[in-house]
Amino acid sequence: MDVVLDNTDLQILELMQANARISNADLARELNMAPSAVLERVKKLEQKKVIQGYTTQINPATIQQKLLAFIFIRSSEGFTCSSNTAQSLAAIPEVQEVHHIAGEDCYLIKVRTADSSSLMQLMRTQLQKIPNIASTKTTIVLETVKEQQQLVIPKN
Amino acid sequence: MDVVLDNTDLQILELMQANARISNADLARELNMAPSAVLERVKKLEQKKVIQGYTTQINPATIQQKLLAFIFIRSSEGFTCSSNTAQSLAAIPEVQEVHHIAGEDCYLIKVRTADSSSLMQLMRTQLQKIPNIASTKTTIVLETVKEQQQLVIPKN
DNA sequence: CCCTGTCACAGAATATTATTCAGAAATACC
DNA sequence: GGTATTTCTGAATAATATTCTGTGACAGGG
Repeated sequence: MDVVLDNTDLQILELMQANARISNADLARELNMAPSAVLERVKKLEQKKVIQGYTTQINPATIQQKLLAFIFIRSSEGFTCSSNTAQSLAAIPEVQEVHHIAGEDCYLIKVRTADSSSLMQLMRTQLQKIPNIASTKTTIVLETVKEQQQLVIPKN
Repeated sequence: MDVVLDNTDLQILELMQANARISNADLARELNMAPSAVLERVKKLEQKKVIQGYTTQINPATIQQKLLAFIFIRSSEGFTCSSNTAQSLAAIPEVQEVHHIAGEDCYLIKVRTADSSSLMQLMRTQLQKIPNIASTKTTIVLETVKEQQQLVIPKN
């Protein structure tokens, strides 16, 4: 069940990670291959779930999402973290990431809202409703220096 | 200098965020517009930097990146955080995100490596080399429940 | 050694798309 | 009202995606 990727696959991933909208023809030119062969590989990478999707990176500020925060979540006294909790957190649109973490806290979540007041509102109206959780440390981001979903593609 | 987006722009962003490789023709069909008009809008969204890029989401595990960690960085005693520090952090490929945060710590970084030993190695060989910093709390992610660069598109 | 299945690829043919452009609406702005 | 600017449509063309057929490489039996 282990996926094996050769050098060509990795090159494809590298190029498509940098620009998901690269044409199949350009991809083929870069790799010195026929477009049909490249397309076949891309389709397989999608089937094998190596490629999980293609997204457009939007400047958050331009759509009125100027606040970014990380919040540590723990279960309230006497309760343990259930996967239900994780699902409830994940269901909130403003919650972009939910990570189950090691240590005393249960989850670290990444939240994006318009401003601090809407974050407060979200915490009151959405987070507090989830059973048996207590948010702990909330970290407000002042400025994001780097943010990319770009993985390091290993060289073969 | 403020970017204004109408309903059509927001629809385009929503569709392209969900699938960056949607064809311009499909986009036009969804919006009941001519392909040329849609293309014009997309080009403008790129120019205005509302759209920052298109990326392919790769399953990290399939390219041997099984460990995810968040590390809080602070400046060592008697030093303040400089933007040089941020740049040094951002220059490390395994460091996916660098956020300047409020509070006593300076930065929160997100790091992805193959395993815990390569994280340790990275901390020793890369992080320690950066002048005047001290890493504080390191949070290891056991399991990622949700992770999407999907912003909440406001409805008009 | 040959047979056979599998795989990745090239090349060609066709369907579909991207891109460009001219001109018509729509809009905003004196 | 007049004028500029923006946004759109529709058509033409260039480029691309997609499909299909066939070939060569390779592996494992028998």
